[in-house]
Amino acid sequence: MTPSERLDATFTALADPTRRAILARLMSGEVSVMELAEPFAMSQPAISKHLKVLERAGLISRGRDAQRRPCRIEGEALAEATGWLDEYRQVWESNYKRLDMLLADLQANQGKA
Amino acid sequence: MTPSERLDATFTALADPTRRAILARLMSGEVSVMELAEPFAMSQPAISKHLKVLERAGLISRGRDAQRRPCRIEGEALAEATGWLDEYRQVWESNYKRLDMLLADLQANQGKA
DNA sequence: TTTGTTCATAACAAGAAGGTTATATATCCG
DNA sequence: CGGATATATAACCTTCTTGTTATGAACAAA
Repeated sequence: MTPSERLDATFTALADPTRRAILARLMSGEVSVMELAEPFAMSQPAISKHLKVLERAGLISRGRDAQRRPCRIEGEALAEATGWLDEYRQVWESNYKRLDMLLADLQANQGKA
Repeated sequence: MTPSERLDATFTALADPTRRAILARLMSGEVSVMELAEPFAMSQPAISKHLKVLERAGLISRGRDAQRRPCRIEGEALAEATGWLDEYRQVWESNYKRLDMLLADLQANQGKA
């Protein structure tokens, strides 16, 4: 997977409220599929599909415990997406500050030349 | 729009490489639709649709210059998404560190009790 | 071995996404 | 006014997404 494809997969995975809720749930530790499905008004296969999307993005990984396939959060993909966003936010903010200074400057020198 | 819907819209917008490329292009300042469309092997209406998705997510806004509708990046939505991700990353990292310490501890006391 | 549990997979339907071409709208310019 | 340019919108097609139900596979427990 190229870096661009990884970002596609990660942002796609994060773009769904059910999947974000699943991640939220996993913040407190490993959870089985049945336990994950329980709070949602949705069938177990639907949850399995969401898990597949999250797994494909590298946002979760799965273990094995008898019949159970416990899910846990994986930080790598999260860090990658954060990194991408941060880069943009930084440039944007510095542009913003530069514009701000420019405006302040214009205002300070108002009518002076 | 609820906060969840805003995140949906933002992450959905970021999940497409064309739209990310558009954002990249806008980092250097305002650009018209035609100029944005030029590097892509894609029709102008297709670009207009992408812009609509970005605008709906609050990631860009549009001005008016004669017939042109120049686009510019808007930092707010970017900051919101970054905030969400950061929160998760922090918790995950602290969990990770805790686990790390636990493992180190186990190893240090190996066989001692 | 039989039964129950957990999870995955297959097959399907409805709707959304992302592209196309054709056309409408708005603005500039001669 | 009439033509060129920039953009938006409409109608359409194809593919992906997201849900469903039914069923299969792996393992536990009796």
